Order: sequence, then structure tokens, then C-alpha cells
Amino acid sequence: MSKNLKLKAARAERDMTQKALADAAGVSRQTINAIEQGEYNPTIKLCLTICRVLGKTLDELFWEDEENESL
Amino acid sequence: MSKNLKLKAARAERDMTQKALADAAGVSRQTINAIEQGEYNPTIKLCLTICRVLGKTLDELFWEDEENESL
DNA sequence: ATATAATGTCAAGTATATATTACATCATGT
DNA sequence: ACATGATGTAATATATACTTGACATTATAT
Repeated sequence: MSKNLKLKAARAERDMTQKALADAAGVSRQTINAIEQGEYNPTIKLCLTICRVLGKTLDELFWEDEENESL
Repeated sequence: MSKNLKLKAARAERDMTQKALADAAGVSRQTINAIEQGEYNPTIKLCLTICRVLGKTLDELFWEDEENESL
């Protein structure tokens, strides 16, 4: 899996730390970190929650144009 | 969780059965059925795959405006 | 009426998303 | 140099996404 730099950028845009986003989304800081690092394949619900916290759409944060996924 | 009728409609629009979509997405028919029935909270990767198969965006198939999720 | 396809659902198993705790590193400020 | 906040990562545990197989029900067609 590839890193999610769009998420990292959107978080920076709001000047939120991983912990702040994690708290706002109701997950652990490690979960946010793992998503940004591309180690986890998050659930759609968590993606939706993150989108609402950061004021972005699913397509803005999670659409992948070129990338290669397996499942 | 609430049913995903947008997915069901998009599938119907393409005249695909749950099995056909499942095969195209590389998952089991039960998984597609569970997502449509709102029993599963699918991963973003699977959502992306389904979107590509059906020619829709994440926002079109998986954005939830009104609904209430817990996590 | 009777096949057949499509859907809904259940049970048991496997894979993995997420939690918790902990520690190391990097950055920033004092 | 030292403290503190932010980030990256690892280990173990738990919840749940997803699989496989099977069966019942609801179309759809002959």
C-alpha cells in the first residue's frame, strides 16, 4: 500500500497533529499514523469520519488514480 | 449500519448481479450482499475497486449525508 | 407448475483493522 | 544541553471484514 499524503496534507492544512485528528475521529493515534504510512486499509466509516473532521470529501482524500491495490 | 441503496442502484444501472460484481471486484458474493445490506463496513480499497468496476466515484457510492455511524 | 437465476442469510473459519502499551527518533524551544 | 511535543514503529490482544459452504426465498422464464 502507498502512503496517503493527501491525508497528511489535509491535516497539516488544518494544523492538526495525528493525535488531535485521532481524538476527533475517535481512533488511536497509531491508527491515523498507520493510514498515513499506508500500513492500514481503513474502513469506509473511518474514512468518512476523517473526511468530516478535515472538511474534505472521500474523493479528495481517498481516491487513488494511478495506484496499484490488490484487494 | 444502513443499507447502501446507491450501490444497489449503480449495480442495477449496469445490469450486474451481485455475483458478477463480486467476481469483478475479486470478493465473494456474500461480501457484496453484506455491504448492500449494511452488515459490513467495507475497507476503502474494496470501495475503490467497486467504484472502478461500476464507473462511479467514492462520493457517489459511499458518501453518507444524513446517516448516523458509530465507528 | 416447475426449473433456474438471483438474492438473503447463517455458521464456522481466516485475515486484518484497530487498541493498548511502550520505546525510539526528530523537531522545537528554553 | 535539556525538556517537551510530534511522529514512526513494534508486540500483543481484540473486533470485525471477508471466505467458504450451504440452504431458503424470491424473481423470471419456460
